[in-house]
Order: sequence, then C-alpha cells, then structure tokens
Amino acid sequence: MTVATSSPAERRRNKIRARILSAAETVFAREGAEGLSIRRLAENIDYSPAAIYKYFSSKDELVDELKESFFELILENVHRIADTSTPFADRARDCLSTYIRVAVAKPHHYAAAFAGESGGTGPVDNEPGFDQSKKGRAFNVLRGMIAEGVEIGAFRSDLDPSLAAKSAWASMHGLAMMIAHIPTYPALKDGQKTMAREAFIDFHVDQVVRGMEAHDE
Amino acid sequence: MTVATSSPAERRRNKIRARILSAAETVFAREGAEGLSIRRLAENIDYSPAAIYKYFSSKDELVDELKESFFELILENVHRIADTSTPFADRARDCLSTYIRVAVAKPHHYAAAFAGESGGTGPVDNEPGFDQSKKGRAFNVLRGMIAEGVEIGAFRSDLDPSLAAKSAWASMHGLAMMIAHIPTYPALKDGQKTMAREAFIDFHVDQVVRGMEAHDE
DNA sequence: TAATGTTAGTGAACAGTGTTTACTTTCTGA
DNA sequence: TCAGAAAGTAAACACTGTTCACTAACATTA
Repeated sequence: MTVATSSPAERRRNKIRARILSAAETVFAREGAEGLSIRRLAENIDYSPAAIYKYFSSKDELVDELKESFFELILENVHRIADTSTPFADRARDCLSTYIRVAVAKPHHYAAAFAGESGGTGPVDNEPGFDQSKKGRAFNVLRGMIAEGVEIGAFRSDLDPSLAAKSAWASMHGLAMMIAHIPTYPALKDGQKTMAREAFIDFHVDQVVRGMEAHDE
Repeated sequence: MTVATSSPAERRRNKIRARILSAAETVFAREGAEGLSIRRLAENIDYSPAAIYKYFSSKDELVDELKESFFELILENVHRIADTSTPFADRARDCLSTYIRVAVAKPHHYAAAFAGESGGTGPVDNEPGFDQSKKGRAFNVLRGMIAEGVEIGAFRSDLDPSLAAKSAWASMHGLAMMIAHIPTYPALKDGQKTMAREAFIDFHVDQVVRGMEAHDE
C-alpha cells in the first residue's frame, strides 16, 4: 500500500518511523496504552524522548497508527472469509467469529480502538470518511453479508441490513470487549456446563445469527 | 443499608467521606476517570490533596466505590423489572433494555466498570464472591429469567441458561459500550433507514431475544 | 484537670507522565 | 562551498498519583 518514496533521506526517515512504531507495538501489545510511555519508548530505541516528536505530533497520533493497522488486520481476515464460496450459513458464522478471534488476539489493541472517542471514526456511518475507514469497510462487509442473507431468504425479509449489521456488530463487540477486559471469560462454576472460549465464541455467534434467521411456519 | 455508627467522630468522618465521594461523582460523571484528579477534587471540597488519602487509600479505591454504587443502580432497575408480573416476552425484553438504558445514562461509569480488570470482579461466575457482587447478582437475574423462558417453552429447550445468559449479556454489553464510547451511536446515513437510539435499543434487544426463542415447525 | 495518644489535616517533596523550547549537530540541495 | 533544512538533544513546564514529616485538634485515660 505504501509507495517506496524516492529520496534516501525520506527513506531513512520512514525506516526510523517504522522502528518507533515497531517498538511501540511490542510494548503496547503487552501493556496497553498506559504502559507505553514516551520515555520508555525512547530508551528502547536509544533516542531522546523529544526525538519521538519529530516523527509523531503526539502520543495519541502514534497510538492511533497502531490501532489503525490493527483494524486493518481485522479487516483483512474478515474479508478473506467473506470472499470464500462456502455456503452462506457457514460463511456468515465464520465471518462473525473471525472478527472476535482476531480482536481478542490483541486485547489491548481492540479495547483501545474503541476506548478513545477521539481516535479515529467509530462505527457510525454518517461520519464523513466512514466508508473509507477500516471500521467502515468492515461494517460494509457485514452489511453486505446480511443483505445477501435477506435476499436468499435465510434471514427475515423485514430485516434492514444496516440496522441488523449495527446490532450484530454490537453483539460481536460485546463479547470481544468482555474477553479483552476479562482474560478468563467465559468461565463457569463447577456444576454448570463448562465451555472453552473458542466454543463459546461459536455459541455466541450462533445466537446472533439465529436472531436474524427467517422461520417458516 | 449503612447502619448509623455510634461515635460522633465516626459520624463526622463518614460525612466527609460522603462529601468526597459526592464531589468525585459529579466530576467523574462528566469527564470520566482521567478528568478526575486528586488535586482538582481536593480543591473542590477545600482540602489538601493529601487529605483525600486519609479517607481513601488510592484513587482506584475511590473510583471503585463510584463504580460499585453505579452497578447497584443498574441492579436495582433490572430487579424492579424482573420482579413484575408482566408476560414473559415483554418482561424479558424490558429487563435487557433497562440494563442498556441505565448503563448508557452514565457512560463513563459503565465504561470504567469494565475497563479496569483490577477493579472489582468481572462477569465471570467462577470467581469467589461473584454471586454476592452487584454484577454477579445482575447475572443471576438474567440467568433465572432465561431459565424461566426455557421452562415455559418460549426459549429453545437445548439452551443452557448459564451460557445463554453470558451470551446475552455480552450482546447487551456491546451495545452499551458502543453508545458509551460513541455518543452518536447508532447514526445512519441519509438514504438508509434512520432510527433513534431508544428504538434501536429495542431492536437490538429483540434480536437477542429472537436468538433464544424456540420455533415450532 | 493534666498528660497522653490518636486522628485530621497540611506543605513539600518524589517519581512519573506528555510536551515544548532553545540549542547544537548533521546532512542536503544549489 | 555555503546557506538552509532537518535530526537530535538537554532542560524545563505543567501536570499526575502518592508519601512523608509535621502541626493542630480531639479523645481517652491516670
């Protein structure tokens, strides 16, 4: 996506920028935004704290880039599943569960991506540039899939794809956030049915899809 | 709930403690945990910053109390709905939508209640003391309601109430978090079906309940 | 009542944060 | 070669939560 810039100076600059981002990524993935301090980061890459500000105008901007490239990862994965030719029912479920799986693979990233209202556009599609944003494109994939379900009769005919997509997204978001914040989710007491995380994700996705399904009677 | 303590000194102490909490609550509701600083808080109540530490061992402890009493509010409301004798279908929907409505009435409180893994126990019922915690009791209300739905045949018979409650909670949590973080959620573009927040909450709840419903064929 | 001990409250400091400013060094393009 | 831009830095600013030594007020007991 990034075109190789011509000037050697510029190339070197981008290299250093990337090194800062890479070091930041490592710390961020382990400890989140609070654990990532400019001074620590500067020490890691043997620069002075002020040097970081020659490459990023603020810590927020730096973290925003981490979040953005993380959401690119989610988008890639979701797209990959959405573009397969497996039967609709499986494809829809895979698509949703993939979102959660990738999201919780980097809990701090995911939580942060939604935590700061300032950072980037949220999943609200009346904002300018939403369709171009990573979140916007992920949302559109989801909406398209639901529209397909309505068309082929798998989903209720009175279901508005945009609304349903927002609702389904909220449900996926909820489980992703739960797992991101509570590492042991969903744990169950003795005497109750136990279920591993992976299986529970599938169960949750199934519930969400069932909510949209059409039923002939 | 709080018993009036005997000693006048102790009574005065509790009064000041309550005043600190009340001042903190106001700032927290408006600006969240980051906006609430010990120095600002101390200035508000005309005390020195160090004085706060005679009443709370840390800022976290103070904020935890705000979160706890907020979750008590959620629990009260949910309980009130759950204990009515309205038909099951309506009662279940009201219960879920009430959770979201109360949650988003204080977005910062709700987001913070789940943000810090440290603060209080999460909705993971194998932790000790979960059943006694506010979250635990709210969870049990939800599970009981789902169990009732299974019993009367409104919900699928193969639905495990504990698992379903966790899934439904995650879905409610997702929308609550969305609204908490993105004040304009769910906004829709022109040309798409528009829906106000209140109506969308009902729509979302309906989707979740549909996912649990039984269908005779 | 007088002495003692406990508690309330404070100012100053510590260690940490993001960020800016003035400055020097290094590199680059004409 | 030389002016100008860019890279990099040390030191400071304005914050943050928190602790410590200290004083003043209160409570309890001899």
